[in-house]
Amino acid sequence: MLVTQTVSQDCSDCPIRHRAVCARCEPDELQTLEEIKYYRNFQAGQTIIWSGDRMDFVGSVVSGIATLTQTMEDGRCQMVGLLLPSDFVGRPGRDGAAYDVVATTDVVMCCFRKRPFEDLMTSTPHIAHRLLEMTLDELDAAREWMLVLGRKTAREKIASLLSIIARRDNTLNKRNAKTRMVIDLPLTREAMADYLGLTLETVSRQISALKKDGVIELEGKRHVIIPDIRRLMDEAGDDSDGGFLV
Amino acid sequence: MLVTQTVSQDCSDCPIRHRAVCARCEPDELQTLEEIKYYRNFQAGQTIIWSGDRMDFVGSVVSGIATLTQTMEDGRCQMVGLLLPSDFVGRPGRDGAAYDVVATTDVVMCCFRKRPFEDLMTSTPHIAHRLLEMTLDELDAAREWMLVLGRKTAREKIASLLSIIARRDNTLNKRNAKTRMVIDLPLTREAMADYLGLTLETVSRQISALKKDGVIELEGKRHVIIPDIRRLMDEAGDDSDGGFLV
DNA sequence: GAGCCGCCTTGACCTAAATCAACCCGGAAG
DNA sequence: CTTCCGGGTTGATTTAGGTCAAGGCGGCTC
Repeated sequence: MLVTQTVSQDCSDCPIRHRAVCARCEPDELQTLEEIKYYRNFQAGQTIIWSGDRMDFVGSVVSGIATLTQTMEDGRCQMVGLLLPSDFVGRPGRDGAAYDVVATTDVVMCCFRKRPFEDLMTSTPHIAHRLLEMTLDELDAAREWMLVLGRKTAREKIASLLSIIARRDNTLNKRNAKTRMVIDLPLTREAMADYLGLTLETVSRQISALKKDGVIELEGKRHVIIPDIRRLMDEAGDDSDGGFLV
Repeated sequence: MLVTQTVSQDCSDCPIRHRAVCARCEPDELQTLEEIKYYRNFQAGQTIIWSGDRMDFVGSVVSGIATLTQTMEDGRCQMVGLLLPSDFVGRPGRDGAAYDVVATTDVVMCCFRKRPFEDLMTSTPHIAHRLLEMTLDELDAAREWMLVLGRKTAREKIASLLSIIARRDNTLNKRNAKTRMVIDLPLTREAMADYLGLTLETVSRQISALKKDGVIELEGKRHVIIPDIRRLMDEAGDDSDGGFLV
């Protein structure tokens, strides 16, 4: 694919303007950011950052999906982060990357060289504040994920993953489905397995099982219809106490 | 136990002064903190915060050890955080607690009412900055933990936990052992199981196995001698690439 | 259209860890 | 001193999920 995507250069009509690190910035602060930012495109499958490499930029996912993974010498692999549009990549104050970042779909990133960004962080508290907020959210997500990894059955794991994705792109697209929902899985079976600490065979089997039991419907491999989100969340084993569906 | 511990009221000689949220504070900022702080004692086994409860304070663990846990309706339980001295408890900007916080040993906490603390955070960037730094560290730890939960064998999990504890109280006490180390397990077998997503029987068996194989020695149930830290880290399956032992 | 390749599914079998159950040990209470 | 109890160990058995292996399906290239 040789198409170089053209992306808006103007922060004010950026699709992630109100969710990314820059969300809280005032017009003048945005102006400063605008001066040091640059866009980079990555193709599906391409590695954006190699674990251990020196990182000299940080940035936000503008469009597309990327994963954060950790791999052991013998090849065992665990996904530790799923990066959707507006998510932040990189750690100010650290030089080396701790994880591989891989583009799952084509990805556009809004990047800042690390040093100038760090300087900005100390001078404009709005950025630091938003980054703290986002990091706390990610920590919460990581902890929910730990419960999934440590204590849930394979079936519950799959149901949890589907709910998480459904919830995420519900908020992202500001839809507000009450029961029926449709999602496009952005992940291969293998990537789901790496997310959930399973093998791809088990993922496949459990998806089939959920389909057989009418919890989900499939159209092709990736297109999932959720007739009743409550039912799915029930299968996920989460405290469905009332349930904020946001 | 009816002894009310007397704790230093003076920040300047606080044992966690240089590691907690206040680490970066200037004397005048410390002064402000000093005015709103108060200490609370908790006994071993006592629940400090109940998940779902309204939280009106945040604070730092001064001494002792506490755990962050998540429990499913059917009783399955996953630890999602291990709080050592200097670790921060609570989430500024959120009202309800997301996890149970339980004192594993007797615990002393340095508390701040949430509202004044939040105000302070916006006015003194040093606190916000340090909190960001600490949150990023916790996120890294959570991600390392996710690899443990998702992809490691029971034996590797135990070895990982022991290395983590060894490393942690190495840095905490500024020791710098090269190979031989001694640690006191702050956790019961059950708590270790909840940490690692195992059953307590499996924990017990794997500890016995590591002992039989000479990777560790036991003195009583909780006192562990690690003759060779390298060997242990090897068993943990971590990239022992050179290995920063700090 | 034939063949190939990446992704996915399904089946047969195996194994690591869970479950169930008995018992041990050391300290506190009576 | 005896009893009790919480925490820990160890053994026998079961099972969820992993491993190995054989296809299936849809899109691409030649």
